[in-house]
Amino acid sequence: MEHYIDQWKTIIAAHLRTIADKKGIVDFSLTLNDIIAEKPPKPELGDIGFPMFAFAKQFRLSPAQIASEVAQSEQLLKDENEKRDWPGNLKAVGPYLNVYLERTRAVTFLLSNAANPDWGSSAVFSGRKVMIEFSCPNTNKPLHLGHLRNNVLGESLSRIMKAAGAEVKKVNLINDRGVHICKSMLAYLAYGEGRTPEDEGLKSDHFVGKYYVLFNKLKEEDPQAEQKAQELLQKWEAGDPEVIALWKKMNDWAVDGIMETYRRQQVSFDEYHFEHETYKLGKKEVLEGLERGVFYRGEDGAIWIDLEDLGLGKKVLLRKDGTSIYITQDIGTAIMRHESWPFDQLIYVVASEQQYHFKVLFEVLKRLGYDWASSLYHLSYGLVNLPTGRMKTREGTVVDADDLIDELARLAAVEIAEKGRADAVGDIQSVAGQIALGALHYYLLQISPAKDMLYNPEQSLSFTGDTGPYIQYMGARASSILRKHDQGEGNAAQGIPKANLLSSDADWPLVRTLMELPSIIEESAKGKDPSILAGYAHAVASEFSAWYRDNPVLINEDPNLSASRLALVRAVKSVLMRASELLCVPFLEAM
RNA sequence: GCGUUCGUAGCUCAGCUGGAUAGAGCGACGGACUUCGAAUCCGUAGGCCGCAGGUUCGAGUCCUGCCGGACGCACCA
Repeated sequence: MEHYIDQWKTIIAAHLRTIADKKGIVDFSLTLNDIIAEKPPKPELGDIGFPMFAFAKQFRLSPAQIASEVAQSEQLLKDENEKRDWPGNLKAVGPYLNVYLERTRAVTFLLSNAANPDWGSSAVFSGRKVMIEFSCPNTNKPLHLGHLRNNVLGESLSRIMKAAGAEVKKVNLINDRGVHICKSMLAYLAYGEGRTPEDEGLKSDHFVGKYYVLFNKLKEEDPQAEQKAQELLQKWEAGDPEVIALWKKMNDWAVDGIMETYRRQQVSFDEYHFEHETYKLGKKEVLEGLERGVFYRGEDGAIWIDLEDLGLGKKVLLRKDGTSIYITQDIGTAIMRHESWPFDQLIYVVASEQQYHFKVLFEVLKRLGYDWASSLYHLSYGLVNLPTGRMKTREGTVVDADDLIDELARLAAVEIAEKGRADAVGDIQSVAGQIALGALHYYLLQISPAKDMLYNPEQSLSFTGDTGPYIQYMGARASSILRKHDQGEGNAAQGIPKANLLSSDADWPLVRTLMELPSIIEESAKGKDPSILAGYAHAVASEFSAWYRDNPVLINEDPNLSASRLALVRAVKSVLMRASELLCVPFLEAM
């Protein structure tokens, strides 16, 4: 079914064309995009508002005149309403044309569709293959708060794109080689004495991270440490069996631990790429580009690209000794990915500090002649800071991902106990864990990706306001009402839902908000911005909360009223479940 | 210095391609539990939208300059 806003845009457009004809304007062209639809500031003003300013000049009429003329001719076509999916009345209010939707039709539509668990999905991206790269951890230390933002952004965006019809492939490039991991190895050789994570009772990635930190100590004791790390890297690249064995052991520890964190965070990947397998890719491409004159060899022997014309300066693509650097690898990886799975779009979820890198990368691929280079997209997100300042490894102000989730879960468990909900929720540990994830994920997604954000531990732990737990709570309340009905409470079972019983001014704001789910999902997908959906989820929860306070659901004099309201609660639950799922906020039947 | 980006209520943030009286949440203050779970709800206070120009019928939104913050400007990743 056509979206209600689009349908009314079409109607308005037809009327505007009629006016243009009457005025004898020959070169009048109009697309639906030229018509702006907005939500009137007050509900009394209608459900959709169309400002007419834009057409005033061409028609040589005041916006108000245009509005009233359209409204009048719409009156003459009243019988058309019967044929429309979204009937309604058009009214001129000053320079605005406002639509009042026929409420019973809208309610009927909502009730018959919202129960479908797939409702809200759209087809805007259907048939499109979208690859999304995110997380991409280093294997020398555990994940921290910044990774959590990256992970949840990538996971949520993947789910949203899928809901918008795309075929999605989630990929993760594990940075498992390089001098950083050699430092952990070196420190382990110096202080590890062959111990294992089990010996020290540490999660395996934390164990590796501990030695990475210990490298700082090693540097103080051994001024040659940095150089030794480089030597170790060279041995690794030469395939020294002992070095490889150690690398593999430590790498497995790190990766195993990181995977464990993914499971806890409930994010997953369809494909893993490992840097030790990909780091040599791209060299051939760069050399071919050199032959074709896309790149040039500098006096220093390295291969360069000149991007001065774009204001991006000059950039090395391959070292003079022929070895790859970061960007060489990314060139090769992108090509390899497109060959194995010809995507229509590849989205890199990577922090904003790498904007320059991706500009260069995309330009290089374009100049190499890959037409799909224009479909590469860097979803740049801002850094996560703390109220106390920036996270710094050296200052020990990094918030560890596992520790944070533990702490949130612990506090949620305390809260459950204090509220006396222990018996009602059953498995406290499990529910507390879900609340922790809801709190964390919602907090991270609520803010537009591009912005740097402040992670306020105190506020993220707050269970009131614009938070994940609030949304979970409203979902649990809706579930609770439905559960009570299933257990035989109330008289809804004796009635049948009637759309006209849900069309009052008290119901309408909630109904209208619920109807917006499909367009919100579409908007989030197009903008690659889960925060739009997060704001919507909060609006639904908040409107539901106000509505059920004033409107008893289970028992009413008229059983039909109970049945109708119960159906609306079902729609609320369905919409909250869908939004929660897309936001990686676990839905809870009880909390 | 150059580039990118941000600057909206005490705090954290919304405000879509310019459009109707700039909105939430937190915090503050005042109310609401014999009634589907008060982790809730209702109300009040709080803003020269960084500053100054410009474009427009109309600017928080676009352009220019300035001020302030963040990030980048490696043969690191």
